[in-house]
Amino acid sequence: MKNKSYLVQKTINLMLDKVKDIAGSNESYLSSDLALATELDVSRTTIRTVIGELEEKGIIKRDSIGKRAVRKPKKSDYYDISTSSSTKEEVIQSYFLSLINSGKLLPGTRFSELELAKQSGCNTVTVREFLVKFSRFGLIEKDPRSQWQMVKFDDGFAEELIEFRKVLEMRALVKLLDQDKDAAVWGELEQILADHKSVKSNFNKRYQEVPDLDARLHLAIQKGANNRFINQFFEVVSFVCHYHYQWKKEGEKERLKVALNEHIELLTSLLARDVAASVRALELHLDSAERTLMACSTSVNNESS
Amino acid sequence: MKNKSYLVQKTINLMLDKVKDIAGSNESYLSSDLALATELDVSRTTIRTVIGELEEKGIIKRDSIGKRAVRKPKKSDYYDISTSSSTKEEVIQSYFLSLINSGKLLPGTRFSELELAKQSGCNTVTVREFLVKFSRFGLIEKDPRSQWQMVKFDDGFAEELIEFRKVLEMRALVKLLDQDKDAAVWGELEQILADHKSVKSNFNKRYQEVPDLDARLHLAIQKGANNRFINQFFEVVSFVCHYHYQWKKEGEKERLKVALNEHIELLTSLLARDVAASVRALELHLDSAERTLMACSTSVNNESS
DNA sequence: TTGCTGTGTTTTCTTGGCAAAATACACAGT
DNA sequence: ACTGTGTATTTTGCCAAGAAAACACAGCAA
Repeated sequence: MKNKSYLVQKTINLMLDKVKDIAGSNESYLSSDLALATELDVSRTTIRTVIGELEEKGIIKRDSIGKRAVRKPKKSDYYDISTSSSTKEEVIQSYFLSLINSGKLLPGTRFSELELAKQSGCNTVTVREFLVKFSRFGLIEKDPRSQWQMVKFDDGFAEELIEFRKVLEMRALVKLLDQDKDAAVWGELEQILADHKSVKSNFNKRYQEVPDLDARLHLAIQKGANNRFINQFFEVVSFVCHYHYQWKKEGEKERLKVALNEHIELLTSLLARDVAASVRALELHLDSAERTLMACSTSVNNESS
Repeated sequence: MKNKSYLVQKTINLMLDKVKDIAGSNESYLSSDLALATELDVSRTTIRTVIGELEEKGIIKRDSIGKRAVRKPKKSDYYDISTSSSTKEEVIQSYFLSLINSGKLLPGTRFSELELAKQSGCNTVTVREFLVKFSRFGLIEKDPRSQWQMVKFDDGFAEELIEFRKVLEMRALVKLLDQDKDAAVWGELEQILADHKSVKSNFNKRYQEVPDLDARLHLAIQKGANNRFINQFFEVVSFVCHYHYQWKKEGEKERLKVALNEHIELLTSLLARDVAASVRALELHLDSAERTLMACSTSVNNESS
């Protein structure tokens, strides 16, 4: 039995679900190839190989009328794709991100495509392609004919990054405050505020949740801008900040406490529709974010020298 | 005689220049391999193959002391690299940009990697890699297993793009105005203003130069921000605007006239250090840029439907 | 006509491999 | 110890080719 590709396996599973629904009923014919293709978001070619497979297994039969579901699929007919490799791009992506998150790639570190390829089980072309894509975050860079490296900090980095973020987020904030009273955001913000309070009431046990809250809050604000470009670059900025925060664990709890309170202040002002207070609160919050980032950067630079 | 690679040819030429300077003088030894490598920005391996070449040609001789320049290089020793292919990435890049600039790739157009590869003489892998890199401009996009396509306009596109640009450029403007009176920018801006006036005085013949002036002006402002992130995204935005301006040729001359005058207004306010007036002028200018962009977008969308 | 299927063609995706270049190592001379 | 050179190893840049999937077209049936 030949190995099926990931795409085919996944599609077979989806198709089996459909077969299960109709098999035995009085309307036991599947819809047309094209309809299935559109629905499952693959080409008709793929649908046909899938149908071919299921036909071999005796689950489906093509006749003059169409594709009839012969029997209900068994558990064993399904493919286990949880362990399966999925796309190569996903493989290398999750591998690379795990390296980043485990702190194996500090600023200034150099690494080779070949090494990543070997360790992740991908080809160098795949790896390269992924790295090029990833480089839009500005965390890695590469000169021709030489290796990649994690970008180094320098004095201006934190300052400039936060300035950039501030400019965009302020704009988003203003536009957010301009929205209708019954827009969906407000409900969301209230929920976020509630969650903040809940975490605060049990801070010592739940302070690890603050980064998540942070992400949710900033995402909500940013969506308020209703601008695809702002959103896009916001994504980049968030990622970069998160990457840099991960060193410098000491004092983290204290920092998170400060952030939590700043968030609550900001959320309260927002929900009160107080423009001036919101702007002030956001400014304060971003300023302390800058200090944190600065602290991280100096700590890493000292370490590596 | 084997073909030398582009890099080696280029490096040989640079090395010949160095040899020319020292040959015949009383200090006719070249510096160490490593020093040369660092200076010419290639690896020592490349330096050594270059030295090897020049040794064969009798220009350089290695002895126990080092690498001695034996004779001055002749014209014929140099390689002609102007026609040479350079890197494949440059090849595909210039080919692709030429397609864009000649208007063969309108929004919504789909195109295949294979086709580009054939026509540019590159491999599909190289093409793919370039396109991935290029996609950071947001002008092209691609779903897995399907072709690339130029992104389509929609209603919000122009509006959101200009809003984004405005936010960033306003920030840059403010920081620019905050700079020292004797900073280099001011001289540059004066030069730009002078060039504007010169073009204006002979507008009918020279109106084609306005886009260049536009680029120079906005670049100068943007550099004023002194922020790598702002600069980076500014680059993206400029490129995108430029791309979209190229359709809709009718009325162009009139639009350029308006732009020219807006530029002069802005430059004058800037040089007078009048913050309020500068902001107002920039706002006006960007608003008319938005109108232009809108006009372009609707014109293209109608065409393609 | 219109929609569906069978079939053939094109394109993307992935791999392995080779030449060129970068990098690491070892040793010699000062 | 340090710098520079010769040598070996690793890595990048590029390609050609095959498998998988998307796409295009012709014929058929209602």
